[in-house]
Amino acid sequence: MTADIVLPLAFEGTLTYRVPASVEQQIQVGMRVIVPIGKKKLQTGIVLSLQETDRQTGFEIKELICLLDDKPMVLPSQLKLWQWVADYYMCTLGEVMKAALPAVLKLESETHICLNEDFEAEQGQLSPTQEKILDILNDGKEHSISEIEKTLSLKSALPQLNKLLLMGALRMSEYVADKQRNRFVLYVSLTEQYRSQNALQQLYTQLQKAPKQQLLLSRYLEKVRFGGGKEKLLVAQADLLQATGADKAVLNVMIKKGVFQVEKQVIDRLVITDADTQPGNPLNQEQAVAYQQILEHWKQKDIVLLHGVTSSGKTEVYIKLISDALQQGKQALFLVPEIALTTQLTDRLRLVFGSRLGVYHSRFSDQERAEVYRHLALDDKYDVLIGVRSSVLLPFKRLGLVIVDEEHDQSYKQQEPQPHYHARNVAMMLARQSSAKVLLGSATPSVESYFYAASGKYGLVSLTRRYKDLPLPQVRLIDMKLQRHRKEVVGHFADPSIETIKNETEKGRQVIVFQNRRGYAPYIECPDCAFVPKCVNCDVSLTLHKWHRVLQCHYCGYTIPLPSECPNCHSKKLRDCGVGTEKIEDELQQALPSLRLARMDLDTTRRKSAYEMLIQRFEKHEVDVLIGTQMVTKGLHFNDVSTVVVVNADTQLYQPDFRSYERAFQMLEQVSGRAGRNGEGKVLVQTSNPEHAVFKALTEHDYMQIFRSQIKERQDFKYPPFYKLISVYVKHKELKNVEQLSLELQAVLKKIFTHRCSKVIVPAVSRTQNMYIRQIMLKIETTASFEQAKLRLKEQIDFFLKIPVGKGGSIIVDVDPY
DNA sequence: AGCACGCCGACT
DNA sequence: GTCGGCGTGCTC
Repeated sequence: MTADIVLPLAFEGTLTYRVPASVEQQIQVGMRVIVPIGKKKLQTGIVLSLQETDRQTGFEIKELICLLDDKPMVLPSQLKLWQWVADYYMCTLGEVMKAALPAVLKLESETHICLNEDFEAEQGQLSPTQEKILDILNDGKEHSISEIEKTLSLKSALPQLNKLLLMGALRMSEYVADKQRNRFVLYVSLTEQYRSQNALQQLYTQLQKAPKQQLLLSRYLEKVRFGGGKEKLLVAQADLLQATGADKAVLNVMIKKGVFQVEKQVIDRLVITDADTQPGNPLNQEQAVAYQQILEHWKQKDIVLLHGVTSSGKTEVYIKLISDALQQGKQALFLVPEIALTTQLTDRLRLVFGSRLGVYHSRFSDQERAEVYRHLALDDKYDVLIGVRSSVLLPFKRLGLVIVDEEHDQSYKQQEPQPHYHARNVAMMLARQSSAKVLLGSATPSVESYFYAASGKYGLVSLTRRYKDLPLPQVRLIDMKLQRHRKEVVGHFADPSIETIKNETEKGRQVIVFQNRRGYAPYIECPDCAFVPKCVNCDVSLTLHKWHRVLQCHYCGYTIPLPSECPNCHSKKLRDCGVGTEKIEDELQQALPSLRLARMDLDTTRRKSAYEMLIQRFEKHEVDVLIGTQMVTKGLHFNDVSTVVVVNADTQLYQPDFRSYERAFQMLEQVSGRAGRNGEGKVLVQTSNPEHAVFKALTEHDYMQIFRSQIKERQDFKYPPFYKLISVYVKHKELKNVEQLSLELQAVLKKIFTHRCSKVIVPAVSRTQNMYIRQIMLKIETTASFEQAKLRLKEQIDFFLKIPVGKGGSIIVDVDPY
């Protein structure tokens, strides 16, 4: 018997392994196996198919090592979806597998080395490096290769190690360590001999002279409610120590005396109690109508778009629909954007669904994600899953409903590593394969989705009124050109903005200040010679982070200390240009020193706890003004925020992207929605172009204005939803090569695709991580075969990567770029 | 993705 | 002359 195995590597197709007779009975499609790959490595793979009679491959087939599961971890339906993703987004199954499985479930072997005791080196046989390696190994313990490379700061220790191995100086072993670590809790209990009233009484008297031990004993007795049945009388050690305020030494003494014993118990990391669950809130009239309309549409169509203004209570409608699905014994998947998965939203769902709710998010540890994955694969725990992009690739056995909240959000499209998939689109395919229904929700739908809804391909349902009939926040445009001309500005704030912040906070209201750029300033410049420090790896200026006194590249992370003088002309007058959240914080604090400010951006929320703390502090009014990037625009609901200030609304408008106006509107409308959830809200938008159409639509909260103008442009300039786009990126270390390779590829693609192929484009950031980049864009009309187009493109790419110009370069395809 | 193999410059 | 850098191609 042989098995075709998917490996989490970037190569096409599968590898075939022989199935040992001993596991022929147990092995199933979708199980994880350990296989040998290359000369020594062991890897985790997924069984894609099994052949009763050995497949003829023309290779020498290796035998797989072992099974990792007794039930499939990847469902057949999931494999089908993965394959679809690989085909549609032009990547390999292995890349999809990499994206779908938490790292803990993808075990890999590590090479360990240890000294061979019998080895005696001859005089002068060893090089200095080899001597040093043996020195490290002299402790008789096993070491990993990376350990040795680190201690000796070697780039690669492998050649030396191989030589030593050949001499017989060391032994190498390859093994897979189970990365799944169970979480334990230590429990304390009385030993057998003290489990009678009598013995305890005696013990208590004996401890008269040891008050700390006595206290510990009585607290323990309180906790177990001694005297009941024959339960094991367990008390969590942490609880007990906390209750007594004693340190561990006291307990240790009592363990030594044989009074207490301690045992370990494996616990689930994700324990939730169902004590406080309560049904969802009853729907108000408008919500109820929307709910009925959705059900009506679902009779005809699988996909419905719910267009509901911010705070119209979309969540309540979602909860009702999810409850319905559960009642039919189905599961529901609730997709949310990357940074919107706040505790606020999960808490709301938790209240209704309790332990039936699973959460899948990149802020969770890999261990936790692996646990969620396992529970889903075995279908022994969750009926609802709330998660980000990658949760569309999880194992669902009885999916009945997929909700894509804030469906327009960019974070649904994976940018950096392949697969460049769009979770909204994958969700639709997932739903189709499971015969599930889809609900897209947004206050500012993507132009594509709204177009499909308006044209009848999707159902369309609207919620036009805010919850509790609150008015939509009032948007006031502040003309910064005028303000600056009249010198009525403080730094980057217009006087009216400062005034409003002052007044509102004095009334006990809170304010959000939005500036979509982190750091202190986007760049620094020398006024004498116009020198701007740039990243050495990327074609971008370095962002100033004043607090840490560094300049940092936001593309590759390259960081240098803040120079005190111009590296070019040694002028001391370096100045910062532009503005980020840090500077805004500085300026506002200077203008209004008594305000309590907090900043929320990537730099202040690296850790999950920091993020949650910030939100809590703001909720508890320990902070008056929250300054933030995009992060503050999504999914957060604060009742006492009366005002939102947008520091510079123009930056969004002039991105070189056909979606820039749409995005600007979406972002501004979303951030406006943060204001006035408990009364009248105000939004102050500082702009130098107050007459711009995006701001007119924003002032009127009129999505349709943007939609109408954008859909026309999409049609006129051949963009989605009328044309499908494929971006082809050519990367190379050498400028010359990238230019030649992109030109030659473009020439061939032009011949095949004619007017559908663009010229070679030099991207705005034309070099990142030391690679020069060029771009070619294909626009395929929706009437043509997209599959055919991709096939032809694939042929050419494969060809170009093999011929000399393509050597050392890479060609990356992004289907439906976003 | 690793890792081996092979080619080429730097230094004992 | 060897050591170690990096570019290229393969993994059943």
